[in-house]
Amino acid sequence: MQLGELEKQVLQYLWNTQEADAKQVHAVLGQTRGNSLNTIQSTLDRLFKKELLSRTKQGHAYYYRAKVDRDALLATLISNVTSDFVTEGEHSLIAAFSSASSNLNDAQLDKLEQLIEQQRQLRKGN
Amino acid sequence: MQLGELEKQVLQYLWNTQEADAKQVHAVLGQTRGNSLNTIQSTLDRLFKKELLSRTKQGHAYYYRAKVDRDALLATLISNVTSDFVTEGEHSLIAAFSSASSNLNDAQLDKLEQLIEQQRQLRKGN
DNA sequence: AATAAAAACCGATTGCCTATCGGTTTTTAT
DNA sequence: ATAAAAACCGATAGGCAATCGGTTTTTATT
Repeated sequence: MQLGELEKQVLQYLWNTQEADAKQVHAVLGQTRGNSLNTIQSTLDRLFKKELLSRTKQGHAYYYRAKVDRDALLATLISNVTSDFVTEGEHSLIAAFSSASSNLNDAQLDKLEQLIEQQRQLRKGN
Repeated sequence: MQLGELEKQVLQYLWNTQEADAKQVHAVLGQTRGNSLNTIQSTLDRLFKKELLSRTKQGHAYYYRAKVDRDALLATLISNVTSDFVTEGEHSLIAAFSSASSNLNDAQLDKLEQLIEQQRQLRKGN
């Protein structure tokens, strides 16, 4: 699943805003970018069809919400882009990390270790 | 950077084979897929232009090699696909981890921690 | 109920990129 | 010098995001 520039911006916006209709999104993104309301509408619709947004009709217009949070989307994107290269049982993140780790600074290494620990704690409960 | 199906197959092949010219690649992939040698050639060329392959002329034909290994490519792909969603100071790999960590098993968590430690050791030296 | 305003929906166009090859030029070897 | 091999060029098709104009549907107002 490929995401275009405008689609990404709309997602970002909806992660901050909870809920919005095309008009609102257009007011914020469309103005600065100079696209028409229609462009925003079809982008929202595309994201809806991609199951990244949900929508409900309130009054006259559709109100859109992010259906996946950022981290879930990241996980999906990563999986999409790596799955063809990763063999059964192997996790792409480990592979990627081993090659990219040297680009992380000390603080980031700390952070990562902290996240691992956090994950372990979560599991103890179950 | 978007990778097509054939491009991925060519990369996989070259990770196993070290080096090959268009004819060889065609012999393996082109036959089963039924494309012409020209298709393979332009795919190799596209990968070359994307800096994913290197090539040298040996005898008459170009010989191609993978310029990045699989893990490095995974890291790049992950970075490409996530960077727009990752904020300043945050590394996309960290973000990716926090989104995907629950899909890692215990052994993978161990492995990752081990890689972190290894990285730290490397730095002590400098 | 009639009509105006708003929003959704449809369809077309553009632009970008991969895949695919035919045909031409260049290179190499005999 | 010539034939064979490979590279190179250019064109076409197909997929997808972005972009909007125009039409239909829905909602609200008089």
